[in-house]
Amino acid sequence: LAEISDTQLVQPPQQQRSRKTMDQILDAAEVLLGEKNFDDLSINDIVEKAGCSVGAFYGRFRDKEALLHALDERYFADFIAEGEQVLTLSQWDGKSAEDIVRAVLEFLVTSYSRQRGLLRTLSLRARLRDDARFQARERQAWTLFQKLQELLLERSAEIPYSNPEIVIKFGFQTVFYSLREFILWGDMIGGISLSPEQVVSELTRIYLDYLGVPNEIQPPNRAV
Amino acid sequence: LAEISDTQLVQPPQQQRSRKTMDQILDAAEVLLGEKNFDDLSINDIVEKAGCSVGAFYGRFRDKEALLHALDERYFADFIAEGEQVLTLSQWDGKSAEDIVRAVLEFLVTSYSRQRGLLRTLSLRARLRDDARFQARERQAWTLFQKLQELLLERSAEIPYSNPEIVIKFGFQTVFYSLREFILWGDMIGGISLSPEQVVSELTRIYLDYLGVPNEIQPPNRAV
DNA sequence: TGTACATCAGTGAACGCGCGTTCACTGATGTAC
DNA sequence: TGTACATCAGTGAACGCGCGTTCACTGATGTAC
Repeated sequence: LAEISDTQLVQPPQQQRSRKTMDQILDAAEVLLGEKNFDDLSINDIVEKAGCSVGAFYGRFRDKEALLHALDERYFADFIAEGEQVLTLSQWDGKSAEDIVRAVLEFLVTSYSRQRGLLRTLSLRARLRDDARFQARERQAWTLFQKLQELLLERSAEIPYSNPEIVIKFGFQTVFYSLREFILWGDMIGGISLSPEQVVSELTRIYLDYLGVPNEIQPPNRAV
Repeated sequence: LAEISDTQLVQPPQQQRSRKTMDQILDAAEVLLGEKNFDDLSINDIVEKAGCSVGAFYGRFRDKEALLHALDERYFADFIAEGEQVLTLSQWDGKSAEDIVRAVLEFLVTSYSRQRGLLRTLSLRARLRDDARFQARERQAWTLFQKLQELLLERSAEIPYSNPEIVIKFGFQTVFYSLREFILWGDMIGGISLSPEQVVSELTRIYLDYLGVPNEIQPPNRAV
């Protein structure tokens, strides 16, 4: 399990029971964020669900904001670890660009769907406050993209443009942006609704078509 | 100039001077939203900039939220009007899908750039509160898309898929989502930075490639 | 094995701050005769 | 043209509510001798 950096905490847990309390607070908040915005969650809501007192909360976390940072760290550590596994360079030898892109998008959809509530809050937070740390963490996720870029560049013979790097980047960004919108906010903003698998398929095709890489992915016949 | 629906107001302005006060409040808030979030704006900030008192504010608007709704209405009325002009069906006779798509995306980029602050706030709002009206207004913008869809369907001979409607929809949504991210939040979330013109060009190409419509748009040689 | 002491952990009532909102009052505008 | 009255518009100090945070206190755990 991921460790939380000390700067967020009043004091790192010294005993098992306080470790347990802290985890219960983190878990409770994570669940509640599936239902409510962070701002609409009171400390009381959280500690009630966690089964401890307000004082216990402040025994662990400097303030309410620190809780969110802790959740952020916990999620991103897992995210990066899983992502690096998916993108381990060697395992993709001999595979096509299509395979790689699809795997990355599948990973993103899975990870974002699983922690939808938390990620909604975090992405709102990065936009609301100018807390550099949230933005930094969001940028950190882009380092993952570096590996994807490497893999695609190795296959740039398939890409009929003089500057493959720029289309690889812009294409990924476009696809990533809309993937995030589809998964995190797709239900609120109207428009077409496709299943997660269809979204992955279509975004893969969008990316490959844009890169100029031939593929045989067929669009769905109807929406869900 | 757009009228604000009465439901937001304590009373519609009866005299010129109150009309003026109201406009000054709206204008002041619009400017301030370019610098701050709505939540970080106090009524005092707004009335100070508008040059009136707190009481004058509440003489016009039911509450703080009503101000945002009024701004929303004012913006969207203009947006829809301009958008319908761009998409007037007749004027596109004989023009290619590429011309149409590019014009629509240019319009979106221009409109969103001009009111970046307000639109940031509105899109956050639609996600934060579950105020159905913001979401409804956001959906309303999709009606514009209906016209684009018509125009593209007329040209579906160019689209080599059995179900052109679904790719037209999904493609537009993807392109629109990422356009909005690029314009409203592009500076915060890292990644590549292209000029607005380049974004329009690339997104046009992404859309056309995805639709399977041949085009000769060339990617940029370098980012800005 | 027992005792004394330090530190950790947890409790929950009370505090306090910020900001949206109210309200008693003054002044401006319009209208009827 | 003047007067009386109703309504509109605007003022800004004071209020009040919600919720994050504090703090005085109790209990648990660990350690030294």
